[in-house]
Amino acid sequence: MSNGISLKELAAELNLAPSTVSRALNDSYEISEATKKKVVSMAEKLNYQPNPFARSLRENKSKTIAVIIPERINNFFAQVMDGIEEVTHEHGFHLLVYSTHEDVEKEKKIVSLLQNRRADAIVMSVSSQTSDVSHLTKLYERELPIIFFDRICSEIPTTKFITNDYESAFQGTKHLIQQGCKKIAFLMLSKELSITKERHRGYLDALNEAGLAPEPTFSMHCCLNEEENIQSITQLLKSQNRPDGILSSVEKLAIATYHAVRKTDLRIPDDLKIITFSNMSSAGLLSPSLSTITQPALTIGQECAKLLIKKLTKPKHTDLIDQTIVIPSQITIRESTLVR
Amino acid sequence: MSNGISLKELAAELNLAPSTVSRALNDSYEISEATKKKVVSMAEKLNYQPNPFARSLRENKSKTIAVIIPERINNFFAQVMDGIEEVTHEHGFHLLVYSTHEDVEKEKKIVSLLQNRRADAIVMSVSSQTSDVSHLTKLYERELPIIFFDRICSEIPTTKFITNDYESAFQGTKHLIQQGCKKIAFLMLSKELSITKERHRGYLDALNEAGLAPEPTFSMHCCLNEEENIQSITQLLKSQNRPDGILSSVEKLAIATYHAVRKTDLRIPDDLKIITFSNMSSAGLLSPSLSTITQPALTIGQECAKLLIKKLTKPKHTDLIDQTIVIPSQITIRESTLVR
DNA sequence: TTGTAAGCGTTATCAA
DNA sequence: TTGATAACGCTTACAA
Repeated sequence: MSNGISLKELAAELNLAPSTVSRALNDSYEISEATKKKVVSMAEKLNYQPNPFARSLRENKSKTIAVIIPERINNFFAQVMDGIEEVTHEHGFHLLVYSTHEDVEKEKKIVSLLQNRRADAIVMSVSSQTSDVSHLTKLYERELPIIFFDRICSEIPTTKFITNDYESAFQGTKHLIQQGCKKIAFLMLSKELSITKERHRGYLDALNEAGLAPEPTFSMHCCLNEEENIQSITQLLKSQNRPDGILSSVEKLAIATYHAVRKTDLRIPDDLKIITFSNMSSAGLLSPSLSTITQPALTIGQECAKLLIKKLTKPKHTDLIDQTIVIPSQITIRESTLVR
Repeated sequence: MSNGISLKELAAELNLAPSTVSRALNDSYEISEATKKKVVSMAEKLNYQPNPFARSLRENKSKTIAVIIPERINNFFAQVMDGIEEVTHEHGFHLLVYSTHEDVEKEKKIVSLLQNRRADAIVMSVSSQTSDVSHLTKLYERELPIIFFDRICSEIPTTKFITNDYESAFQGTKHLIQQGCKKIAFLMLSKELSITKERHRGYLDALNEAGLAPEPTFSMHCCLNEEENIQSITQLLKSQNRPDGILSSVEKLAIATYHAVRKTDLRIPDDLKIITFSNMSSAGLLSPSLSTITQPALTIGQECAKLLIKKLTKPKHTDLIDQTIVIPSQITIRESTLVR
């Protein structure tokens, strides 16, 4: 009883062949309306639930999509997940979720776990430690549909969803310049990350356009340890030639900066202006409120899912061609970049 | 090629019977070391990956756990998930994740989807709309292991992990009283929620202990719409007989209060003090910084997972007896409840 | 120590 | 329109 009833048992109850019952439940044109009705009502009465594994085994697909993200405690990724879930659930898909915690080794392990087609497809954003991508290439060679979002992997020819990283960073930097900043620093997680590269490019180009010389030490690599980051940012802020503006390429480094500022005599925005890529909902409640570049997280998730569904539903029709789809971010100016 | 090699094919390659290969790969005592080595190395060479569905079908278990949470964009649930993932991954389990978005109908649908044993067990925190729990009872009757955390379902006799809701609310309220508050309001999501009931009890008892009469209109039910909540809290704050202290039973209502306060002439903590249950990492950076009751989210997740693993590994040994495990929260006092 | 065969619960092919 | 049978890929009695 604990395990429910099987198709065979249901068939026995109805004095029908299992194949007939199967077809009836799958609404096959071959079955008479009368039997269909009988079957369906008996199935409901006995609360018949098809065994998903038998079906997966037979049909060679699992109705499951795997999502790999670098971290869960991050509004951006949470919103993307919501978007993916919204669309995939409509189509009866389930979501296996994995977090790498920004650790390549964990990422490799997860990816290797997925080689057995437990999931029909993968949606992922790579860890900040990921530079060698052979584990991802292997998936692609196995013809496991995979698409990337945000932190993409350029070596793999598949669809990618990103925001306008270059443009947003350019605009963000330009905004700092317009607010009077002369010495602008760029905070980044890892130089390997696709988003780092693009955002850094935008930052550099905006400086150039304004005739500001990019100071090498102002392009600052941070690590995964928040305390260390606060330390090094504090040091940067206390240095002789300190920046008067910061473009942070990820939210957590802006937060670290807020903490760092409290270890100095500086005030935001008077002595230091800051704008960051972030989907934090409480950005407007911080002290001071934080200017942000907000990514279209929900849309990114929805679009990833839509594309995947299309691919999985009409296998030969749509290919996951090597195309990068850009959905623009939105800049919200708040106190942290005000002139006063 | 796209689908990998099967056990049968691997066996053929080795001139062995499939059963022998199966046993060798599962490190059975019956197989000689020599063949084991041969098999394992060939399996590696050909990158053999066992089909998880065949295995699940045969063994009647999926190595998968379903987690149902009310929302993803919430540090508490994200941290719980991290805890669950950490422990379950160690034991080779996969995680199916579902968000109800606080919607009972969605919760029912998800739960019904899980009746077919796609997952070996369920960990969940019920939606704030959940009052009728027949959909959950059905799961229990199907003998699908289920455990609850945070927002529990008292009707179902199984293990539950919660924090010391009553005690924390009591202490939080007492703290407000000690800081001079005389008219303390309590903000809650839904009165059906287990956490609401306990926290409200703690709040009331603390008032009583201090000889403060609980004002009925100060026990305020909020809804799921942030704008509406901001409106009604604003109204409360602008009323003749407004509260001078607030205990918020969930984070989002504290955030709504911060927004509401900005629509009034009041200042926190001078005119209104507030403390909330919250796992927000940036509570200390808000303006003013927010006093919080922080739940042991990671630990709750880990403990849920440990118990489940034990249950799934030694089925007859440990039972999911009706026991509620309490892990205490931690109160952090910040500016929002200061006297100045 | 290894091999043979049955069976898990479906669906698809072929036959009736 | 329905039924018998095989097959998906694996594990496990039972046999050798």
